[in-house]
Amino acid sequence: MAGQAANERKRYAPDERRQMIVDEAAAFFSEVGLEGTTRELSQRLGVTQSLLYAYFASKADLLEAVFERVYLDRLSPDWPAQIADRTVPVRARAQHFYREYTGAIFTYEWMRIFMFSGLAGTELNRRYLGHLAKLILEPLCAEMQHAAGKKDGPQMEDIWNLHGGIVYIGIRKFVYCVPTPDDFGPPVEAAVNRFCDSFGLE
Amino acid sequence: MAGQAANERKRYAPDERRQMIVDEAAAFFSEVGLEGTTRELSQRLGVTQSLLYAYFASKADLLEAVFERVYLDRLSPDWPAQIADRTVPVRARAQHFYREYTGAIFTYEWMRIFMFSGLAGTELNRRYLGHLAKLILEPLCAEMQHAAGKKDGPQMEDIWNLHGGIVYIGIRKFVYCVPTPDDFGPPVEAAVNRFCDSFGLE
DNA sequence: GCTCTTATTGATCAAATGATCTATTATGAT
DNA sequence: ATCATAATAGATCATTTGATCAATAAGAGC
Repeated sequence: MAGQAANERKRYAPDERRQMIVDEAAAFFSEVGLEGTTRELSQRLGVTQSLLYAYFASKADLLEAVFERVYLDRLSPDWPAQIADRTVPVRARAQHFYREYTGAIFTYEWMRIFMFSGLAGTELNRRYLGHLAKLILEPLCAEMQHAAGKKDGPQMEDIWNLHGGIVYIGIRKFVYCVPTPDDFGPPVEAAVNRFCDSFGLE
Repeated sequence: MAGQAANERKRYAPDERRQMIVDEAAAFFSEVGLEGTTRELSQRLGVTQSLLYAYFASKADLLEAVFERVYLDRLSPDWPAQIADRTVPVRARAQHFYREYTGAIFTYEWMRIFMFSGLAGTELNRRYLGHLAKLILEPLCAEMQHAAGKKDGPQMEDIWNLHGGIVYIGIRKFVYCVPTPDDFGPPVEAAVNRFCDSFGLE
């Protein structure tokens, strides 16, 4: 699938080749970790190792391209508006968001690269989580507080607990590689429902 | 603290030295990852790299010792009995367990080494999670179902959701290194309470 | 204080790895 | 067909890293 037959040399346009490299690199590094070697990656591409350096100045450069490809546009620009749409009950809004969000990030590549780079101390993770909080989770928290009215609504730490319980499904599957439900929909929906129930949200 | 002054050669009893190495190795590998070098570790110990091989046949051997030291006896033998003790309400039992459990595993070393070895595909993680499920989480699930009586009690996937939401606090702090509450007690307690509330558990 | 055991060092090897540079050759334009 | 461009390969360098082994000296026992 990845390899090239023997010594056949195929010549691609730079843009195309670059994308081939980044794609395979994302798959490769998500599998073996950020310390995977450029040599092994080049083998999987059916290409010499030196070719990688025709496209990227350094391995760090290549990794940056991988991060960009994996994270970029994972946060849909529609979500903030949907979270804020009070014509729909908060519970349904939360359900909708987490259905889409888990659909977007519950992939082998995303989950593992996010974890690898988190452990490596990359600033990208903190920045991503900051964005997520600012754009989505904090507004969601505010909406739930508004919907709770007189009753006590959730605080941000409660929202993080909801979030963590859901994300943990992906961690179990793609990081720990233990069995999980085939369909993530039901457990995610149940988690959101329990959360809303416990705060008396409609 | 770790280093030794210049060329001073101190001679320790094998057991003592071995423990020094494993201790520092746990701190070291939890920081930089399982691919940290034996040379850097030896520097932190104020010792030659070759000395490590007087105590461990290989780096893999040393890592195994680290895993053992980090995981071993983390699961208290008392927990199963406490989970099963029906003279106490399940909610209180769950509270008690998660207070102790988070107290045991919410450390820099445990959290990160568990994540590193999970990503590395070590069998240890799956075995640990298997033990945890069999000894504690499944019994807890059964107890909650019993307490729920006619009402629908939680299924294992619900328990995993509770568990994940709690563990995620530690992941945020020690893996992603983002701000978390100083005291883990309140958010953990709140999470357990919400869970019990949503299932109508006393 | 002396001796003997052995914990520890220092030098070294072989393989792996990121990076560089020049020689090839596939491909589009003429 | 032929040529020119540049995408790609192949060889190579300098470090790094796990591992080995003979030489050294710290410390216990007499």
